[in-house]
Amino acid sequence: MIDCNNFYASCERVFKPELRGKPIVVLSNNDGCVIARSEEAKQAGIPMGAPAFKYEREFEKHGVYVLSSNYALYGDMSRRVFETLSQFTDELEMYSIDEAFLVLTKPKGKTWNELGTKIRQKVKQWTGIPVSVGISTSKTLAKVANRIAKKNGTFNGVCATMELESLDKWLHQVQVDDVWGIGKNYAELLHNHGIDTALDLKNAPDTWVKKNLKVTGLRTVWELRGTPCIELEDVVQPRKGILSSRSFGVPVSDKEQLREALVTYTSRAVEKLRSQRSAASQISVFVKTNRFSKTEKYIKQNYHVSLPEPTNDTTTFLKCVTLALDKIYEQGIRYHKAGVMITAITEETALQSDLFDSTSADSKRHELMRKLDHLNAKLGRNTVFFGGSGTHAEWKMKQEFKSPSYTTKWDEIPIVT
DNA sequence: TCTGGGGTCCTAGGACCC
DNA sequence: TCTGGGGTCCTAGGACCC
Repeated sequence: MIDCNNFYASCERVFKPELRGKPIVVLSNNDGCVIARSEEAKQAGIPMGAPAFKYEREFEKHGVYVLSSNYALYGDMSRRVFETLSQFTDELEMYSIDEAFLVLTKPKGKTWNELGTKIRQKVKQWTGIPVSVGISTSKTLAKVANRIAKKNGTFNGVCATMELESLDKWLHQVQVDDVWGIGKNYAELLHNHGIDTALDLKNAPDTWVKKNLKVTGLRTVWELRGTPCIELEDVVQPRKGILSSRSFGVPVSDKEQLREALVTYTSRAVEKLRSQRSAASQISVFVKTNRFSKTEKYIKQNYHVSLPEPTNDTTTFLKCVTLALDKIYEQGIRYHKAGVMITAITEETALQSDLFDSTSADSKRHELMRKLDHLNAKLGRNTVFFGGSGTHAEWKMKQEFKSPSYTTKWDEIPIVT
C-alpha cells in the first residue's frame, strides 16, 4: 500500500519550492474547511475539517499558507504517481487519488524493505511527491504497516510486517480507531467493550464481531490476522451512481440562477456518465438551505425522475431537471447548495437500437453529444456548453487562493527564465 | 458573513410471489 | 379453537472510505 504524504500540500510544493518546510493548508471547495495539511500545519494544531473562517487568526499566528483546492493539479499529479508505480507491478489498484495497492514480488537477494525504499525513491524522483510504503499479506495489514511507517521516523517511510520482529507489539500501539474499516461508530462500540487496539480487535471472537460489526467487520478482523479477504480491484469499475453538486459562493434565491447551476451540474454528471460508456434512467435533483444557519430553518428538497429507458443524452436529463425544479422551487428561500444524482446506470450498449438508424432523432442527438465531448476534450472544458448554464454564474463557488493548473493548461505552465 | 464533494457495501423490513 | 414455509426484489438507512 503506497500512500502519498499530505498529498494536496505536497502537490502545491512541487511547483512552489518556497513552501517547503512551511505550514500549508488546502481548503475544500468554496474555501469552506481544511481538507489537507502539511506536517507543519498539523504541528501548529490546525485540525482536519476546521472551518476556515474560524481559523483565520490561527493561520495568521502560525504563518500558514492557505490555498483553495486545485483538483486539476492533484488529479494530474496522481496520474503521474500511478504511472510511476505501474513500473513495479502488473497488478495495481488505484484506491483513491493518493493511494494505491500493489501486488509485489520480492526480488531475489533483496529484502522487502529494500524494494519499498526503491519504490519510494523512484516516485519522489519522478514526480516530486513523498510517499509511505506499507507491505504485508493483506490489504488491512498493509494499511497498518503504512501507518507505522508514516508515524515512526525510524522506518524512513517503509514498513514490511514480515520483517518486523513482533507484529503484535506494533498492533498493540495502533488504536482501533485507526484501523481501515473501523469508523467513528464502530470504534466507540469497540471501546465500550474493552477493545481498544488493533491487537485487541485481532483477538476478538468471530461470533461477537459478526454480530456487532457485521460481515465487513469480520473481514477486517481476519485481515488483521493475515488472511486476505478483500480482493485487489485492479480493473476500474464503472460508477453505480454519479453525483454532481456544489455549495454556492453566495445564497441563491432566484429561480433562473438556481436553474443555471443545476444545468451546469447536470451537464457535468452526464458527461461523466458518457465518459465511462454508460447510460442511465434515473435522476434526482436536490436543493438545500444552509444547515448551519441559526436564523433560517434548514430545508432539504429532493425530486426524483425516472425515464422510460436509459439514455446518456444531456438534453433529456435537462428536461427532467427543469421539471424537478418547478416542483421543488419555492420563492423567498435562500438556497445554499444544489445538485443532481444519476442512478440506475447501465452499459451504453444497452441503449435502444434506434441509434443505429442514423436518421432518427435519438441517433442525431447521440452524435451531437459525441462531438461536444470531443471538442471539450480537445480544446478544454466548457469550450462548448449548454446555454442554460448561463455565462455570468453569480452563484459560482469561492476559490480565492487557487494555484495555477501548472500541468494541465497551456497558458498556466510554469516558465523558466 | 464564512462549515466539501464525492463514492461503496450491508442489513432490515416491507411488499410481493407460489 | 386451530392458520406454513419457502422465496425474490426493492428501499431506506446506516456503516464505512477518500
